[in-house]
Amino acid sequence: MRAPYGLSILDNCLTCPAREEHLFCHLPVAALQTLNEIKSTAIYPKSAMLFIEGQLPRGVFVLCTGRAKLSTTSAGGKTVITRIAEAGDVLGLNATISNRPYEVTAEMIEPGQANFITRDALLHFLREHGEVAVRVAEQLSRDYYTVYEGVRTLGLTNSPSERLAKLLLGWSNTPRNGDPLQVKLTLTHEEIAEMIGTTRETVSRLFSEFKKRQLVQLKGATLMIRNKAALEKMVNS
Amino acid sequence: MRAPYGLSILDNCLTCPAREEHLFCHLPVAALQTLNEIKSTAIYPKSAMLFIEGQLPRGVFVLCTGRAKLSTTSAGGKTVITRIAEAGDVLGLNATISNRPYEVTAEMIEPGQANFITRDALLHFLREHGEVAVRVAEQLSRDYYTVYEGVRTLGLTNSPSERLAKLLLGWSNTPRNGDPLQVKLTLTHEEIAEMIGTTRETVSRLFSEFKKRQLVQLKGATLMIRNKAALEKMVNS
DNA sequence: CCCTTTTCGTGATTCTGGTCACAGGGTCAG
DNA sequence: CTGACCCTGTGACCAGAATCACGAAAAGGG
Repeated sequence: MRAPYGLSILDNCLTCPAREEHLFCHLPVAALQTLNEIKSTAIYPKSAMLFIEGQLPRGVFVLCTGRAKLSTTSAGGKTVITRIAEAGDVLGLNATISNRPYEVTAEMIEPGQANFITRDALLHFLREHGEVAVRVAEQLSRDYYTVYEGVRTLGLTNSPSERLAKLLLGWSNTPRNGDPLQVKLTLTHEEIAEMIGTTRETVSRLFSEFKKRQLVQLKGATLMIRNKAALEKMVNS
Repeated sequence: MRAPYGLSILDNCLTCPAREEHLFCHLPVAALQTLNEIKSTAIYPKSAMLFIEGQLPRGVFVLCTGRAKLSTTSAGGKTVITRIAEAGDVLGLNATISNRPYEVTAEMIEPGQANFITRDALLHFLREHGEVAVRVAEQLSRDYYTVYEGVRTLGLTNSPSERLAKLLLGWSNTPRNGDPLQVKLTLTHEEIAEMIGTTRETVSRLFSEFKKRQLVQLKGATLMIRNKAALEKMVNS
């Protein structure tokens, strides 16, 4: 039975950018049908929390539209953003599979829509459709890799400038915008700081410095990369 | 057919410390038998490399005895140790499942024995025994969590002292030694530095400082935690 | 057991980036 | 339009860690 409102998972997969790795795309029709029955769709405003670090895992969210930031906070109040999730991403899978509390907080940074699948329904679904378990393993593997990259960024670079350069280059490679040398800046300096493990002030200063050194150029909220080679050189120094 | 030398996976699981989460333990007999047929066992000396960052994934290693350090290195030569693997741990699973190059280097830090399973054999095995795929997902989830903890350590703490305290407390919680307040130091200061993202000299100085402040006491290679409360206070400050 | 190699301890020096402080600019609601 | 609020830019200051540089201590190998 098709959900009466919004995009179904099926629809979403048909319309979403061709990312074959998506957890629930390209499945047998029978599995997709079951999925449509066990999922529920909701729309979330900006700043909505899908789940919060430490909560018992209720289930997984599949982002249809909008973006969410995944972050974790220390007792001292310091925060790290581990990932910016986009349409198609599966959130909370690790906690749900291992039945441990959500290890991060997922907060919408722009309004969007997400499908929710409860833990029980997901586990039951996986038992019924063994082929999907492999998809889950692959998705976990990708999530692992993302966090692993975070360790490399935080552990192998000694200067914030290096990390900012790395972040910008990473953004310029994502095919979100036509021109690979243009990046739409949708995060605040504060959030960028939380991604690269530094302070807001330092991010501000770094942008100033990068502009002065002609590495980048800022037009409104669009960042243009003027000297990609120089940025790359900063990264693997 | 049982391998003629050393411990088989079956033996190993029967004799290894009761860790139910081990990937290949507590499986149906049929699956275990197949495993014994597809695995090969070898003994590695200290400093032997099981695999190296960037290599195409040949398969997974299951450590039977000994320990290995997993590390990754930047172009600039800086190194981070992401994990110290012990008996029972599965190494290279992520790379093997996702068919991406090994993301870390695995080097034995004490002599030991490991079972190797080629990628092809493993994938075939997983297709035959669907229930093991769930185990793989669980293992990947644990690996994810380990690296995630690394991000928290590197990203949420601002001082090396905090990170060292966290590391020592983590060691004191592993049940490798009888008394939870005694830790056998088996890593060099250099390696400890690579685990907490600082320099060798800083680690030396921190140990001196901790001793002077009566937080710990050193007897040969055994570290005794004198003031656990104070260390814990440093961590979640 | 001696000699080589690795690991450890510690001083002196430099300098980056965190912290505090404040002012200007944008945005949004009423 | 206007205030409240959040985001940005920049200056001044300084603690804390990286770096360099040694010599001492320990481990390992023949």
